[in-house]
This record gives sequence, structure tokens and C-alpha cells, in this order.
Amino acid sequence: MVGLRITGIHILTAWSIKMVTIKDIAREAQVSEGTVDRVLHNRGGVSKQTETKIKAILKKHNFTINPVASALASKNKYHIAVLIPKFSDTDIFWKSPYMGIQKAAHDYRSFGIDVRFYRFDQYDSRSYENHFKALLRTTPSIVLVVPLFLKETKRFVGELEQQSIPYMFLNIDVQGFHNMTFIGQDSYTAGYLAGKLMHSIFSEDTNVLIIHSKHNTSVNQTVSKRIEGFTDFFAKQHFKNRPLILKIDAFNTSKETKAAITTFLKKHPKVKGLFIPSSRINIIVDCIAPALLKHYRMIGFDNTPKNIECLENESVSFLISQKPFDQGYESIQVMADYLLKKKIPNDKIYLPIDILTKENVKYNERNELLFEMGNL
Amino acid sequence: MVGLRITGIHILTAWSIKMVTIKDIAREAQVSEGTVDRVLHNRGGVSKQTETKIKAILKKHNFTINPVASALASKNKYHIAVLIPKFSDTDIFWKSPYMGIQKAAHDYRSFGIDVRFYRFDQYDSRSYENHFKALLRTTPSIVLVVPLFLKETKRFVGELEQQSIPYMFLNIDVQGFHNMTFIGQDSYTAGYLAGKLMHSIFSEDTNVLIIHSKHNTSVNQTVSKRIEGFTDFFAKQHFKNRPLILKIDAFNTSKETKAAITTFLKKHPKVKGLFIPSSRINIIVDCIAPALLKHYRMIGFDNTPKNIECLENESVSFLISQKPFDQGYESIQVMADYLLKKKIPNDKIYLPIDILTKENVKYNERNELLFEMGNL
DNA sequence: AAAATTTTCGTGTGCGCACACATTATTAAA
DNA sequence: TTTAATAATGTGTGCGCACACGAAAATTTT
Repeated sequence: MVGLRITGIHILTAWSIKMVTIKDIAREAQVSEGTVDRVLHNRGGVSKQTETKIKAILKKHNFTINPVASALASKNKYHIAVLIPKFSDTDIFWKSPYMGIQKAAHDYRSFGIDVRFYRFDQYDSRSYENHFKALLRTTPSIVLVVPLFLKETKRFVGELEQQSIPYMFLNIDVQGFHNMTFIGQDSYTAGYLAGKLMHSIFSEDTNVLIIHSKHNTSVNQTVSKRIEGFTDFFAKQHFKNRPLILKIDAFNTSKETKAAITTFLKKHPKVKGLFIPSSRINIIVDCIAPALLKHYRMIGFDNTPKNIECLENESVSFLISQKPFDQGYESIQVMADYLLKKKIPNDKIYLPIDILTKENVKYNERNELLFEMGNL
Repeated sequence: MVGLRITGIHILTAWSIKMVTIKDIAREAQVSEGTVDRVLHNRGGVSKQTETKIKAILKKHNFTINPVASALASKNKYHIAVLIPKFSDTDIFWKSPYMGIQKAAHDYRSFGIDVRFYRFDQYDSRSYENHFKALLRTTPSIVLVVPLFLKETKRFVGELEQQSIPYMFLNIDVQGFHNMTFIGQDSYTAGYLAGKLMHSIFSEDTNVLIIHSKHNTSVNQTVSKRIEGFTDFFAKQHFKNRPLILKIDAFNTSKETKAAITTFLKKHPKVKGLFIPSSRINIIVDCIAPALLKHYRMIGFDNTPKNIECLENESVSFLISQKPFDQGYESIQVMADYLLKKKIPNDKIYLPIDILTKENVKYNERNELLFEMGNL
């Protein structure tokens, strides 16, 4: 199945469809290229008369600026500042957005867009503050933030607004800001879908359990929105058995956590389904004795390597992916479109809610894998 | 780091990270830019000595050709020929790949890539032949084909090979060719996943039915691979009840088809799940009396508007999407990478197997919608 | 009416690279 | 050794556009 010779590529020496250039427009309007350039960019200094004439000709030919030539010639260099959490081996979720942003940064580099990272410790608001401060000193063209800390975000965003630097939120949707857009998932619907999937697994009205930590719901709305959607599904079905809730102190495999979970499950033997509305479902799996695991059907979030492992060994039935890689990539794309083409994005940019199973997970996030392998 | 404020966007007047250019490399190697260009493109005519010296410097600086400048300067104009089925209102599936290809064509136009369509009647092999012939007369740089007709494909592909024109297959995977790659879905796994979803809906070992038409399985392997995967799932679970199969003459809402289906279902009252391994599940829905519909859970393929309607009115539980828009887009992308960067693709390029439900379908295929609305 | 402004428009340069062509160094043939 | 042939390298132009600068035309001021 080897391809054919590389040297055998046929090359056209002329365009089949003529490319209309500024020069063509200028000739037809009997003005200089500079004047056409002026109307194209609203630089002013063009008489009403010639402006309308040129605009008519532009429209007639359906002219669009050649983005390649434009990028090459432009002296404008934009600078995107990205404030996102660091990732570590134990907490690898934020790696994917990082990789997506990296790839986009690479793709847009030759278009005069420079992406600078400011990566903070997601458990340390001081770290967030410090990086935000550093970021502000560089007067970026636009800022992408994962607004993990509300109070601090409020403060620094004020600074941005004063300098009229636009900003967008990534992954975490917080209200009451003048952010240009939010890029992420519709958490409520994702939770609702999880509810539907959970219910579809069981024939009748079964007891299901939601496990989350206090930290989860306090910091941002994502997890609570998922829970809301999840419970709403069951509410709408008018089931007798509404989801139970177990709040644990922390997501780890400590004795305390394990004990809390096993005790609860023993007390509620009817529970068959577990819903973990965070990215740490693998921890919960580890907290349950292997022999008991097969009694439960579990649904969680995010395609981290450890979660995928759970999918593959069938301890987890479904994972819902936020497509974090795509979130990152698309963020930069949207910002580039704004900077280069002045394209204003929608208020909310929702990425697909992907359902992952043992079978289809290997075809998901191909982009990320290829990028890591240097093939992209 | 100067921040000129123009329309509120801060613009950098200097690069933060210096862009290494051919000129820089040439200076460091004490040769002319032309010589660097020669080693970059293996044009030959460079002494072993200077070549290794230049290559070392290139590597040292991690130099990559500025694709923007390259595209602008290059006189190479490539021509991609695309042979795909036409779409109509009644058979709209092929619209999505077409749109995806359109968008990619638009994106790559300024890189010197010209895409020409040859759209044939999918029910008429003569139409396929004629368009293939027309295509061959233009000696394209590379060809993208939906190989719907095997015999004809064999013949014309020989022609392509003689002229050493590379070609790739889109959506339909046929064997025994020297195609550079195939872009589409892993149909077997998609069918297997459908089996799993179908089973997960029912608690016990339930009777399920596969409905397909003769035409479906004769023309290409896609449908039969799906059926194979689907039945394999049930085989592996060691169920007593294997899927039943109903072969109908044609997918339409004629009296005959309706009769065939209702008769069969009456004869097999235990059947609860219907699997339609083609894109025409909406037809089957129309063939079943509305009152009976809620007795069945149905799974089908492809996000056509009518199928999505079925999802939304809950007559269909799951649709498996082939991501046809993405298939089209990615095809062109892969071909462009080959033409512009000589990047050889993998044998098979499998796109994700998306599970669509009433809830998440609206977030799917965003790209296609945006493109249609002119926002992309 | 001439000078001073302001508005309107043309010209020139360079972005980084591809590629044709010109030139020089090296080797082979005479 | 001289010349012809070839290999190795340098030079120049232009892709389409952005943008600085300067020239010309229109307008206002003196």
C-alpha cells in the first residue's frame, strides 16, 4: 500500500481561477495601490467619491485580502498572554489545553502572533495573583484566562479593562465579567446527558450516587452545574429514587476517603450507579475494592490517561470528554481571528460533549496524540 | 515591548522571540541565501562539506521554513481533483463531506492549492466513469475519490498509476489498491460500539433486529462491516439471542417496505431494539406506525437533518456520526500537507466515532453550521 | 493672489522565500 | 598548459500586501 513516487507530482504553472489582487483593483479604479489599501483598512484620507468607486469594484470582484501576503507584509505583531494552571503527573488534566494552545501557537506564529504562557499553581491563589501581575506588566494584545480564583480575577480584570485589553475565559465559565467570550463545555447539559446515560444502563428506577468533594463545588460552577444537570434528568423522569449525594473531603486514596466511600456504599446497598462529576473518577475506582467494582456502573469526566485506563479495564462505563485539547486550540484560533481579522466571537463557544467508551476512545483526541508525536 | 494602542488592541513593534530566517542561516554559514535554499529543498549542486555545515546550523537553530513566505513566493500551483457523489434533498449525506472540502479548499487557496470537483450520480456507474474520464484529462496533482464503483475504480486507478498521480480514498475503504491513504471511519468498531450501546439499553438478553437493504451490502463494505461488528458484540457476550436480520428491497416509505417491516415485527414480538447500519434510519422510523414506535429503541448512523430530527423527537436513541464534514476537511488537509510539505500520511486515517444523543447533538458539527452561515 | 494648510493620492521599500540566471571554483579533456 | 566541461555558489527579481513618506490637488488663510 505504498504511495507513489513523490517526485511524480504534477504541478500547475498557472492558476485555473485567476486570483484578483490589489493591483488589479487599483488598475480598474484608476488609482494607485496605496489608495486601495487605504479603503481596505479604513485608514482614511480618501475622498468619498473614490472610496465608493473602489468599494464597488471590490465588491464586484468579491475581493478578499490574500491572508498569506498580508501576514508576511504586516509589521503588526500581536502578543497573546495565557494564564492557565500548571500540570503535574498527579494532576494532568491541564496538560491538554496547554498542548492545544501550543499547537495553535505554532500554527499562528508565522502570522505574527506570539503566545506567552503564565502558568500558576491551581491550589495557590497567590501564584495566580503573581502571574497575573507579571502578565499585566507586558501589556499583551489580548488575554486568555482560566479564572480559577474569583476574587483575584475581579481585581485584575479591572486592570485589563482600564488598559482596554480584551480577555476571554477558558474552560471555567464565571459570570459578571466583560469577557469577550467563554470557550468550554455546557456543563449543565453534559451532566444531564450523564444522567441519561446512567439511567439507560439500568432497566428500572435504580439508586444512583453522586460523589464529589467540597473543594470541587466551592471553587467554580463547573461541577455544580454538572450535578444540577444530572439530578434534573432524574427529576424530569419522575422517578422515586433521586440521586444520593456523598460529599468527601478530598479526592485521594487515603484511608479516610476509602472508608467514607465503603461505609456509604454498605449503608446503601441499592446503589448501583456512581456519577463522579469531576476528572478524578480514577481515584474513586481505586477507593473501591476490586471485587466490588463490578457491581457498579460508573460515569465520569475527562479523558486523562488514568481515566482512559479505567475505561479500558471496564471499571468505568462512560467518560464525558470536554475536548480540552480542542478548547485550547480553538481559544487561540478565536483570538487570532479577532486580532488579525477583527472577527468578534460569540458570547459562548461550546465545544462538543463527547461520549467516550472503551471502543471509541482510541479514535478520540487523535490530534493531541499526533501533536505529541510530532506529526502535526 | 512598546504598546501602541490602535482600536484598543495592543500591538508589538518587535518580536519577543527572534524569528530565524534563511538570511540568518546564510550569514552564519558564510554562504549565500541561495545555497541554504538548495540544501533546504535538496536541489543538489552543493558540496558535501557546505551541506553538512549548513545542516548543522539549521538543526542548531531548529529552523523551519516560514510557511507563509514560502506559500507566497512559491510558483507551484497544485491541483486537487475530487470525485464524490452529488447530493440532493432526498439524499443529503454527501453534502457534509462536500462542505468540509469546500472549507478546506477556501483555507488552502492562498497556499497555491486549487480544488476541482467532479460530482457523480451515486446510482449511476456511467456518471462515475464519465467524471473520472474528465478528471483524468486535466492531469491533477493528486486525486481524492469516493470509490463507490469497484470495477470502474480499478480501471481508472490504473490510468492514474501510469501517470504516477497519487490518489486517496474518502469514506469508503476498498482493498487491493495502491491508494496513498483512506480517510473515514473504522466501520467494524462503529458497529461493535452500536451493539454495546444497544445492549446497554436493555437489562437482559433481548432480541434485536438489524435492517438493511441488499443494495447497501453489495456496493461496498461499510455496511457489512458495521453489521459484522454489531453481531460480534453479541457473540462475545455469549447471549442466547443473536441479532435477527431483515433484508428489505429498498429504503423508502412504499407500501411494500412498510409491509415487510410490520409483518416481520409482528412475527417477532420479542424484538425491542432496531439497528440500522446505514444513514437512512429516518426512513425506517417513517415505516413504523407512530403508536408502535415507542416500543422500540433504535440506533442508526449519520447526522443528516432528518436523522437528527428523529433524535430530537426521541424516536431514535443514538446516532453514530462519521463526522463527514471533518472527513472532507481533513482529506484536503492531508493532501495539502503532502503536496506542500511532502508529508506522507498513514495508511488509514480514522476519524472519531461520535455518539450522538438528543442532548449533545446540537454541539456537534458546529464547524459545519458555522461554515454554512458564513462565519468560518 | 500668494502663502499656509489640509486633504487626497502616488511611490517606494521590504517582509521571507522560491527560483531563474549569472558567476566563480574545480575538475576533466585537449 | 590551455580549454572545455561540470560542479559549486552568488545574485537578482518578484509573489501580494502593509506602511512610511513624499507629491500633488483642493481648500483655507493672510
